[in-house]
Amino acid sequence: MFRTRFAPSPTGYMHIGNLRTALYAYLIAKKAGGIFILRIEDTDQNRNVPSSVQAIYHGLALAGIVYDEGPDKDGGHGPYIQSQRLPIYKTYAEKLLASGDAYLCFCGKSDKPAQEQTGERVQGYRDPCRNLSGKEVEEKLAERILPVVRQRIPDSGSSSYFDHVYGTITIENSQLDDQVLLKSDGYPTYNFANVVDDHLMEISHVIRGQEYLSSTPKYNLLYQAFGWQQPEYIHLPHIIKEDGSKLSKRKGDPSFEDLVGMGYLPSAIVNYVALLGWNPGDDREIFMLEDLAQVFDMDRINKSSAAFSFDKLLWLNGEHIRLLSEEAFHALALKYYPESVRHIDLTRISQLIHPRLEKLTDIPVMVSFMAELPAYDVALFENQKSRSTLDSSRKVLKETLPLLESLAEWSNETLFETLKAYAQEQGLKLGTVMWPIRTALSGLPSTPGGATELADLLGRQKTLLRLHTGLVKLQAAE
RNA sequence: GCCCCUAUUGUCUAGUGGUUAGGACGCAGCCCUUUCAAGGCUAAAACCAGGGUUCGAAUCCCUGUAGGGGCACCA
Repeated sequence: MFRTRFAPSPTGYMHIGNLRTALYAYLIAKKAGGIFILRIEDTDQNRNVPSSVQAIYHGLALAGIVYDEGPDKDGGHGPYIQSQRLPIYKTYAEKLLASGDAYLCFCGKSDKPAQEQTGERVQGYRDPCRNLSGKEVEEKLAERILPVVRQRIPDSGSSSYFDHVYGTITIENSQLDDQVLLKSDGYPTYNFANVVDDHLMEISHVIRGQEYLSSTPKYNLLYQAFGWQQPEYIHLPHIIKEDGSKLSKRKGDPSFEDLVGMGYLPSAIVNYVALLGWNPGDDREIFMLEDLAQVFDMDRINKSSAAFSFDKLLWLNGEHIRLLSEEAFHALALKYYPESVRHIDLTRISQLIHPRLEKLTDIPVMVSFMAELPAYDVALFENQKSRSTLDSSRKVLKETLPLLESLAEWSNETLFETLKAYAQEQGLKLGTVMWPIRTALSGLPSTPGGATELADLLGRQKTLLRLHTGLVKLQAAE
């Protein structure tokens, strides 16, 4: 049985890397018909941001990632919040103490090797307390010094493990520190809580960032000390920016929720992020979450870090928008329409912008001309491709105006037929007729929809008025 | 400083000894077209460097270079 978990610490918001880790963990479980678990790692009392647990719930919900077990979904392996599991860690720490795989350390924080002072890093740290006699320990305890529990790393030898992404990793034990397992405040460190919980929650595959690659042997030593079976490992490469630097909230890089606020569809973001470091092995690029759960393969995850490209996300977002049904799109678009445009047929506007929209937040700019004609230059009536000149435009506007004024039925079809007939009769290119009309109606070089679609949408009165305005402008330029 | 990892077009990537090095985004051009999108077609664009191994290396090995990560009573 596959059991994976997403184990964020509630320190802020759901950034892109977090989203992908959660997504991959979810996909690996779901592909195998397994269980996906949410566990909150809040063992650092200084860094906890209470509201960010909500951000995690919200982010997962937004992405469509549903966990099978979690703080509010007991699957018999709870509690799923580490701060509620303190007695458990204590029990297991005592086992290690008893077996000699851990020891009590009474050093104050300032007794540590002077890393800060010298700027030199010390690896393979061996604390003097590891050799304290039973009697010495008793004495320290009697002095009421609060100890920490440290892991006893073997002095020699090396540890290897297999990672699904990076292959076999080998680290010399001498490179590993005698890590603190239990802090003096009674809270476990990540190193310890993670191992204990992963075992107790029967996690089969550990999916996490690549920063744990070289500390994983320490965790494996812990598994061995307990006589537990090690999980399989999937370490993920980092997501970076196109300039090679890392994503950071402080530098203004958006979180998952920020991106949604910027007009990107959650499904598109999920799709994009899935492709950052993984590919299906064929040319498919458009995936919904359900599709990913079918085809995802952890052995196809890449080793090197991937740069986040807004260009590609934008394209993918357009693809996802176009995948939406007319109704679904309209429902989403609704809240982006500015007040000024709400008297117009919004359903019809949605139909026009749907195939041309790249992100939802572009809607206001795209439609605002419908409410109010922007100021534009006569030069806009000149267009080489449609063979439009100031003269031709003036003629077209002047001659089609009465035609449209007397049109019996005002619809896209009748408008189009009328103008097409006019073009044929005059021996003009259709574009030469449509260009000045579209221009006069919008005052823009490009619009969602052509001349007759806009005329239909704006209605007879507004159309004739704008056409008039255009004609006046052209006559003034004569 | 020590250790670990990575390296194919601007970006995401395919590729596991023999390919005209494939696809996608972006970029440029053309077609389609009632403007713009979408769609179709075309173009430019890459194997970090140097040594090996081999009849033959993007692919295997070594060295270098560059980038990233780890070495906390943070996760």
